[in-house]
Amino acid sequence: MSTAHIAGQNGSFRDLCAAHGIAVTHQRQVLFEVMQSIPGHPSPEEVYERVQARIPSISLATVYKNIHLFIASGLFREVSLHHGSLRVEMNDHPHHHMVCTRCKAIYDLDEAQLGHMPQPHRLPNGFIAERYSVDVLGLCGACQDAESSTIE
Amino acid sequence: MSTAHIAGQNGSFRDLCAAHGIAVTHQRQVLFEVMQSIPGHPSPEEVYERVQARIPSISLATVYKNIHLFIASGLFREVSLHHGSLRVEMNDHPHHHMVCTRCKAIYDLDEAQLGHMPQPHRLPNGFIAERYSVDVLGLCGACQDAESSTIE
DNA sequence: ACACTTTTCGATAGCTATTATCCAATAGCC
DNA sequence: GGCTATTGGATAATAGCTATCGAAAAGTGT
Repeated sequence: MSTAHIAGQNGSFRDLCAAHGIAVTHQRQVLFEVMQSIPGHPSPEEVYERVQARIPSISLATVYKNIHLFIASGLFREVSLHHGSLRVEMNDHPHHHMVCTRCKAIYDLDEAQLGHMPQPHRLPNGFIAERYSVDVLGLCGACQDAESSTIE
Repeated sequence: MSTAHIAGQNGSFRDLCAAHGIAVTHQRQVLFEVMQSIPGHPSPEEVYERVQARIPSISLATVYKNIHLFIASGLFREVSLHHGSLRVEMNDHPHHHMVCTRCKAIYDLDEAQLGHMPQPHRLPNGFIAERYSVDVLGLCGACQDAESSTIE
């Protein structure tokens, strides 16, 4: 029996992989389905546990590798960039940040340079806002040069 | 000789500590001055190296402890919250986040619920924006209850 | 379906950032 | 200056993540 005619859910994941140029594997399919099924923003560890229910032999490294692959191929995105270590704000005046997605450098961006932020006082679930933090994600000057010198 | 009359720079740090209810120590004063003197958002490791130039015997643990103390007491802020691990965005439609500063939970916030974001196309240093990410930092419902049951 | 090449997987050792622990040293307060 | 609580230093331990490498499975041409 060939696997080609097993369509449905399966088909869409195959298509998604084809569109993003990555190979279809059983662990990727399960990982993808599990991640989509969890509400909110689970940690890799949490995802790992749930995937294990369906593929007991899966390795944590595989989970990490494929989450990163999904991000790199554009299937998913990172919620907020990791700077690798704790970063502290010592600048008192209100400002936001430009974060380079390539080198992870953080540049301050004056509130005035961004424009006025909406600051609703009523938020869902009675969440109380203390502070609004805007990250402009993109490429810094240096990394633009580095990217353009690469074959694209 | 008492230390009370050594005013100037010193005096302001003593006042700051008094205002935030923390004890003044030599290492804290140096740490504070060093952190203020470094442009950008240095890593704890980088701060540690610079502080060592003035207090060779200082420990990395002390640097961490006091950076956290400075944050907890409101002297400094975190640039962006650490969620402890990689978090992934599987939700396709444009939205932002509400992040609880206490329990670090992340809730999705629809773009429409926030209001219209300014999206300048010209940014300092030729930075190219790919995406705007707004984090509303504050307290979630559950943590508000927990806070109010604590003696404040 | 079959052989071949490439990519991925699983296991594990290792690494980086951070924290806990515990005793000596120091700050704050009479 | 002496007393008590807090802090600092050294170090071991932990969490989260990644590199490595041989085995296995996917993709590809026939």
